Amino acid sequence: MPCPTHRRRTGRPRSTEANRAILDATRAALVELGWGKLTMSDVAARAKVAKTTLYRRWAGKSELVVDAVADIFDGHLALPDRGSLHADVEGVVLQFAALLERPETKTALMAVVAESTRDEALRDRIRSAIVERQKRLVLLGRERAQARGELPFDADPSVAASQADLIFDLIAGTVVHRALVSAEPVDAEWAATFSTLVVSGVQATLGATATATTAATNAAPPATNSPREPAESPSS
Amino acid sequence: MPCPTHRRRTGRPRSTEANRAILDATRAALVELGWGKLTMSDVAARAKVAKTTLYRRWAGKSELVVDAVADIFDGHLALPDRGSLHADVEGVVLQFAALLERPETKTALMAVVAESTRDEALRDRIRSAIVERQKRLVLLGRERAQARGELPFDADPSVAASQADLIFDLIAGTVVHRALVSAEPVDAEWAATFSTLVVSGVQATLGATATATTAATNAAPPATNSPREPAESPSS
DNA sequence: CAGTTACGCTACGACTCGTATCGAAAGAGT
DNA sequence: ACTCTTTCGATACGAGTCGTAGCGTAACTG
Repeated sequence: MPCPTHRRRTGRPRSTEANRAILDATRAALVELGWGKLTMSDVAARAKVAKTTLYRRWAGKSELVVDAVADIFDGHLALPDRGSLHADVEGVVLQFAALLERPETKTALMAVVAESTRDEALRDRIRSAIVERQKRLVLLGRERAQARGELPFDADPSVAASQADLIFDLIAGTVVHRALVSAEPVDAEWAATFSTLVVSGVQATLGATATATTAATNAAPPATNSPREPAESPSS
Repeated sequence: MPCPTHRRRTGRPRSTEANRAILDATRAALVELGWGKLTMSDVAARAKVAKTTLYRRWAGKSELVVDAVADIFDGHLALPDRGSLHADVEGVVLQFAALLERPETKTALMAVVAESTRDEALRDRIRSAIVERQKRLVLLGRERAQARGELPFDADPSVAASQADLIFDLIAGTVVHRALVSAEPVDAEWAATFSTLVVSGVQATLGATATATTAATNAAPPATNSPREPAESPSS
């Protein structure tokens, strides 16, 4: 064993340039052809690589597309501090909606999820490459809201995790359904109404989960509000 | 023109028996093969009809599958009066989750939606065969909640329609995302928490639609909650 | 230098697609 | 009865895709 690390250190390294060309070609092909008519041969031709190279790096169309869209998510989702939980939610909703307007993501996202219902490895890849990565937005938004006093601090970390999961499913699921199933626009007005719903709903569930109804949080206009009163519940 | 109606009345009629056999075969094939490996030839063989017969009635795999799953939705979604808005939401959430546990719907629903992003005719078919049909549950639940006093009566019918759309996207989208993307169980506990969120959120948005961004709703423990108080607020 | 791995290219069998063709079958209208 | 119209089953077809195998070459390591 010449090397203690498990990374391969010998032989010709994989061309990172080809990697980028393939993912770019995949996104371009998604725009032009959509998921259904996208083929591995087509991507290989666009990226100017051999078809065998594709299969050496990705098991199939699904895995390739997951990686291709994951890049877009990383680059186009952020959570700047807009001063209030309501504004933060509104911002990320509009960002996510803009992402779903893109032809690449629109046609690819649902398709890979559909495939993942019968392919556990693919499901894990989606989770690690997209879902878990973007869940950071929820965690960050929660922390900020707690610092502002809009949400109580976490009594139980496991409860906090499940709440974050709920919020993520709530926002991502509703926006996706509105944009792709109902096929109606996610405009500023809808985002505002929905954000109000989210904030009120989340505050309500926070009080209900800790057996005691310690909610009673005040509405926070986007300005200086005094954080304080983290609502330490006596718990069990 | 021998007949005033536009229905064709001459010639051999299409076998309704074959129609049923085809849809049954489609559902069976979805269970065994999933969306990806399902082929028209396979369905034809299972239904014991010629492949040409399939293409005479459906344009392709997507249209066929939409009709096949639409039947399941009609037969397994109902809204019995459980006495409160919270309980009604909880019930439909669990019903919908059970539907998404079925292999047929799980693998087909996302796939056809993905295809519909590039096929407007298919999107309309999904809307009329599934979405619009199940939206009745939301409208019915709203009416009952209004009769109980849990929700205010509609001032503007157009606002009522958009609220119903929001609630539909909210519930269907979140449950789908939880079940298929996050791949976590929609159990009774999750349904209860989510229903609390929905009820509180909806009540909050009802007061807020009139330009004012007021919230200040009280936490509602999941049981007998006193209706009334649609949150009439003194604006800004 | 030798060793190892990635690459481009080609070819391959298996499969699916959607359509065309044809004769036979099943109802409607007279 | 008869004809007209439409559907049905069966088969065959060219086109396209799939994923893999083979082989010689290129690139990097020690």
